[in-house]
Amino acid sequence: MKISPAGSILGRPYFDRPTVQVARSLIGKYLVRVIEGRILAGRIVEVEAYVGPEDKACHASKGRTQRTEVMFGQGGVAYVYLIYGMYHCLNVVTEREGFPSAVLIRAVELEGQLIDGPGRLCRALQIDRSLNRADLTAGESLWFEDREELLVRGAVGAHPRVGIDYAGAWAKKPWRFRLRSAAVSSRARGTKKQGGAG
DNA sequence: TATTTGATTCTT
DNA sequence: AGAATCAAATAT
Repeated sequence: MKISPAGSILGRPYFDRPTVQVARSLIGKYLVRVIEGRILAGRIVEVEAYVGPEDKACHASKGRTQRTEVMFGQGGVAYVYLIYGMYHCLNVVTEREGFPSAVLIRAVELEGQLIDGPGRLCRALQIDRSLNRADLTAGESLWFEDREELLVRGAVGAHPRVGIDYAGAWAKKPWRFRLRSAAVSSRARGTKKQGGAG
């Protein structure tokens, strides 16, 4: 069955930009997953940027290995890995080929519920390593959509990243972006049925 | 081959 | 504060 997106699918050029910029702009976009012909769309509310070989928190800072290989590739590709033996984390690769970087998707609003945490997110959307290296710009079973929701000014907060204390000075970089709750206009939320873009 | 670690989450 | 649980990285 043919599935048509409710917004425009983010393409390769979107991800072929500075990682922090991509991360910040992904807030308010939608992560769309197809499971057995049905669609689940989660509104992205928290992400983290992992930026290149110098960033000690970035897996790829240790060099090109079998696991990190995908981060060195072109943007718009999924990097999914198993963490702590139990949970999967979903990232989308950014920037040009040869520059290892990605954005970790940490939280979404899914059917009115906050799915908070990369592990829970992947569990809710049935994302595992079978999606590693998948092209997220092709509109197949997982992609990002722009539904032209407007965020109010100052809606996106920047904070230090989580769980990377080992990264020294890099742990302090404000590369986690999170939507401040209630910082979205009622129009953007669609609660007034005014039709998105305004 | 053996040991350690980790972009987490849940329980105690 | 600790367990669950394992692939990948590092040490040997």
